[in-house]
Amino acid sequence: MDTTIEQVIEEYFPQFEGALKEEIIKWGYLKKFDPNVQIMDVGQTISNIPLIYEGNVKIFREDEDGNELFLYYLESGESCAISMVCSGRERISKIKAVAIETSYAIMIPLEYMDAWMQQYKSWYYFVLETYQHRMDELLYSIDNIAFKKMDERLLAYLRKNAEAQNSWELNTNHQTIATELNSSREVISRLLKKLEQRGAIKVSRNKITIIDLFV
Amino acid sequence: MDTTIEQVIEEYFPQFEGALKEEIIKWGYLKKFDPNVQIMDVGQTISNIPLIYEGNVKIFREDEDGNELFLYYLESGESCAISMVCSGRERISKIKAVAIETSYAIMIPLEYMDAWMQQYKSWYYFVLETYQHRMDELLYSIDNIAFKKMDERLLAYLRKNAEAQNSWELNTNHQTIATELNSSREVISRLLKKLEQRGAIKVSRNKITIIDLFV
DNA sequence: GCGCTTCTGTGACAACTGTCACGATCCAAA
DNA sequence: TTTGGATCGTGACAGTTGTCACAGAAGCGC
Repeated sequence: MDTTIEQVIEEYFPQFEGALKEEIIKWGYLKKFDPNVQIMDVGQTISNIPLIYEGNVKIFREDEDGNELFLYYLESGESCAISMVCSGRERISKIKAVAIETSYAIMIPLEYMDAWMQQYKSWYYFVLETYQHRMDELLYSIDNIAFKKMDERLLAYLRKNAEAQNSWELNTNHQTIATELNSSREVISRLLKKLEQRGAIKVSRNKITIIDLFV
Repeated sequence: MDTTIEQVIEEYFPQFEGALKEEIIKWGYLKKFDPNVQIMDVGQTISNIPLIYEGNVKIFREDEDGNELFLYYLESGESCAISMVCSGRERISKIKAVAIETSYAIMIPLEYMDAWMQQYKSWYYFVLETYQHRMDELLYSIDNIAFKKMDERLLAYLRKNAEAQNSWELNTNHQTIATELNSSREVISRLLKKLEQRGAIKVSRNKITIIDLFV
């Protein structure tokens, strides 16, 4: 990684006003996350907010028993409102974040978040938009788990992942999908088989190829 | 309702700074909601943000097919972050809000929200705290519907409602609970019966009396 | 190729939930 | 008191999902 923080801000966050850019350059730093590295864990104390500028990060909710639920992707130019919210009083993360490909972020120390909100309109807008976007995603997740059956949830999952990875080939296995949907491998295998019979996807070992999800 | 908006702000929002109070007095107005009145509906355009200062308001998520899901209560001194978030771009509500008892709110025209955020620190803190609180509630809801079975969800529901109404007697019927948990009356009836046999509650017509939810 | 691990397929079964049908009970209005 | 609507109880059944057991298939290192 030989890019500088200045370049990154210029390229990925051009909307930030000049003085804010300087502050970020002053206090922030770049960080690289290798694939499958856990960026943040439930219960972990947060001291830096990551602004993802390259790569792909998956956000999960997890309960005490280790059950897991995929919530949404963070993509380039996004940040995680939940981690910001967590920041408020107790700086405890309520979510788990995992890089699914090599990802890069600007790390911003928590203590500046607050002051910048008041000082820089562009930061204020960025944070509020992030909140809005994330709240929407949460509501969408709630719709899925509350109102949909597993087959529809699986479809939505495949769609989301294909979009985020920008590819019709998903390199994953049934167990992973099952975990992320808080289901079981056998159920997912059965449903995938049904989808294949309908001609929506093609299932191979460690790979699912999407043909047409609207069949 | 013979209280003035000045009195309401003084009593329920004392944390607001003087200039902000004056702005609210200038642009806001008081509104009364009778029990069971729908304050806000999915898809409805929002032009005012309600700050509830008395009463009790239930927030629901609803899908296209009319399926419903209870999310959380808004209580005195609270506002609804989701409606604020909705306000952002498209001013379309993504939730349904219903007064379950006579409730009173200060209505704030949307157009001032933004400016006040920058101008008044106390408003900024209020809004951010609201966001945080709501995000937490959403995550809690997700935990319940994703990881818990109906019996545990029912318990959580009873607990939440007892707390919000500050009473061990819930005046409701099985159908209502079923709808709000997106289940069916028969299922709820069966589970309530089980809880009664365990000695956790007492079930009567249109009334559930909580004895000990931790039995 | 051989052996090992990982991944997938499948049948049997149980638990939970949703649906239908019907009857019983309660309450209020006529 | 009678009637009708709302509420609740319950048994039967089906669909979905979760669990267990085990077999087969694919990939990988030796």
